Amino acid sequence: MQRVSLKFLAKELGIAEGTVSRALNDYPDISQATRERVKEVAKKFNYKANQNARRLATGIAEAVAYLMPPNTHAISEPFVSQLLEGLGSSLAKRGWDLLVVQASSPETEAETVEKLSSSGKVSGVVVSRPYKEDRRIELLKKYNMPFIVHGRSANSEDYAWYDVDSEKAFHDGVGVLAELGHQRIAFIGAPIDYNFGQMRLDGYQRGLAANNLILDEEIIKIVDMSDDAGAVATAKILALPHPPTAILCATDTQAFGAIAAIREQGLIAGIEVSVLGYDGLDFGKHTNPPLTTMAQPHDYSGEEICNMLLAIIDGGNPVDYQELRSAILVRRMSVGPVRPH
Amino acid sequence: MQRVSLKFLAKELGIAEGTVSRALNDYPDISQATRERVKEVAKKFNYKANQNARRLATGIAEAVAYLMPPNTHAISEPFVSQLLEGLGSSLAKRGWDLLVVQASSPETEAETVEKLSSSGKVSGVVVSRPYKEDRRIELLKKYNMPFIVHGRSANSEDYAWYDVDSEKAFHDGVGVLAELGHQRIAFIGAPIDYNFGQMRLDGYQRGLAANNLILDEEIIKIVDMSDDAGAVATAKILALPHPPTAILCATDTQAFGAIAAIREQGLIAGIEVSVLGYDGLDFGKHTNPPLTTMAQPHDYSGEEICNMLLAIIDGGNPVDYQELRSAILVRRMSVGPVRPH
DNA sequence: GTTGATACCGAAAGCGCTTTCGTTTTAGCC
DNA sequence: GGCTAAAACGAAAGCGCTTTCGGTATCAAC
Repeated sequence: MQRVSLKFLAKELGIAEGTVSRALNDYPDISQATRERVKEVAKKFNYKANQNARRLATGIAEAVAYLMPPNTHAISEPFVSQLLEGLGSSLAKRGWDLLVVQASSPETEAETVEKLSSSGKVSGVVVSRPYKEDRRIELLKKYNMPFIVHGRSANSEDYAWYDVDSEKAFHDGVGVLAELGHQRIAFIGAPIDYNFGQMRLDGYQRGLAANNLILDEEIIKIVDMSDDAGAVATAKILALPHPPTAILCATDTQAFGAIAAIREQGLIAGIEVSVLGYDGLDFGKHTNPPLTTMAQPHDYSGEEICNMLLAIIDGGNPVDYQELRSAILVRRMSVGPVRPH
Repeated sequence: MQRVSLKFLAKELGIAEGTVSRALNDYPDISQATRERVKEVAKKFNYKANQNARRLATGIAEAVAYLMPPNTHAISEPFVSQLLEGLGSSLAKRGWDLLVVQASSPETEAETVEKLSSSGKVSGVVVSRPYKEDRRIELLKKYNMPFIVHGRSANSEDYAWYDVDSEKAFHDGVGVLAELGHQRIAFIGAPIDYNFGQMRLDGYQRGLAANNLILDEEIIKIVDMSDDAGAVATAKILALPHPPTAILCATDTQAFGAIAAIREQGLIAGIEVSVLGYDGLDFGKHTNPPLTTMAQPHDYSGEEICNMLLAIIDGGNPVDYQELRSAILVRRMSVGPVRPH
């Protein structure tokens, strides 16, 4: 593949390799004349530096890795796509590469991170959807590899992260529901080994307390983040002798399932029982009824996260790069006032 | 970052660098004894070979690039996520890397491909969603870089590709509708500079002919692949003096919009006017009514595509790797028999 | 015409690995 | 024990680039 090398150009130009390199890289000690001559010939022969050689020589990777969320089929989640797009375009501006890395299994996760850190392949990594105690984060710290977390683990003081305050969102979400008269609000949550799962649950519970509502374990279901899981949980909840009038879901996808399950009971979401989701998926517009949700502002999160990471790679102090955004309520049709009996 | 090197290990073991390298890479001319000794020490010091040096020395990149579809926000399309996941996991098995590359703009697209081909960063690339005439494909051929296309361009005889026969799907789709009595079937298509856009249109037209239906340009709308575009097109079509009884959409996302537009007219998709989508998005379950669609069998397409590419990189003849799959009809509620007047 | 800067460039050392080539050991056999 | 062949390893070159260091050439100033 690799045809024209520095050596080739040097021979072609009748000057030394090093000179060509410096000319191409805009070193100050090269005359304007030769600089132009070199660049011209380089373009003529379509010269592209061999990245591997360059990286080896400079010792900098000019690439960052995106560590896919644990568990399979995670990448098919909408937020991953958006994030990747942002990362990619930000990186491209700098001419850096984006590596997408999958820890094939939880066991090989540590191995994966270690290899990433020690093999010189990347100069930074972004990890998504951390656990409460996240091994990957510990390793990254240990290896002194610049990184930023999309989300937060339980202890997040000493590293960089970008997160949406879902605890607050769920706290407020309960408030929104309570204001509409709902007293008995169920919660369909995500696994709490994910820190966001825990935080959303916490937010829900604090929200209940703040509104003087009673907490009933029976209407709290911690399940997978799939529509089917949401539907199953909802069906169970509705079958209770004293069902809730509203359901708060940790993810929109679960909420899709909830809405479906409600309809299957012959009820209508937003009328008999309200459903409030979280994520802000566009597709929520098309459910029946359209899903009211708390939207993450992740239009440019990819770019932001990337820029934060680059700043850290450039020597910034990680703790200076912690950003907490707020979710915003998107009112559609699945939430309504409680029906008077 | 990089601490323990081959040299370090060699010194530690009291043997030559080359020997360590060969022991680690399971060369046959190393005794069982030293091989084990070396590996043990390597593990002890947590040695990971510097990939850049390795790649430079071997000349093989051990990485493939995924060229994002042109146009922004493309990555947020569902199929990209699935594909990436498959690619990633297949690659991981071989210990290779996955690069995600964005051609920032159409202008820089060529540049991007050239750089990819000449910089030694990757040993193969997969390109998605080709245009009818696709510059990227031409360049890849020119540079002799192994590649596989997810989809096909207009001329696809001489390279590797994996595609779903959407022409046939749309041909058959018309048949499905016709069998239900629909005589006037609209088409909401995707831009025809994408080859798939053209093929779906062709399939639709051939389908009309095969069922002795008349082709009316008025009910053919070529628009963006968004729900909004689908909705707008549908509204226009329904406002026609002689509206169709069924609408065939090039993508599910457009179909989502179509369903919404129909509902806004006070009509019900599947009753007054049928909507048939294409893609097989899971979300289609949750629309109102649930979307009938022709599903692409892309559960394992990522893995398959990856394996095909790897085979080509290993010396296989590209033309031996052309795979055409069939879409399968997923019957939900948005398609029904034509209503008798 | 010498001196001293200054600007430009060549030479060469390395980055950390792989791989060829050749040398030393060991084993095998009469 | 001496020979040959095979086994095991060391030495060194080289992958293509960057970058330091030192050496000319150029120029101004006296």
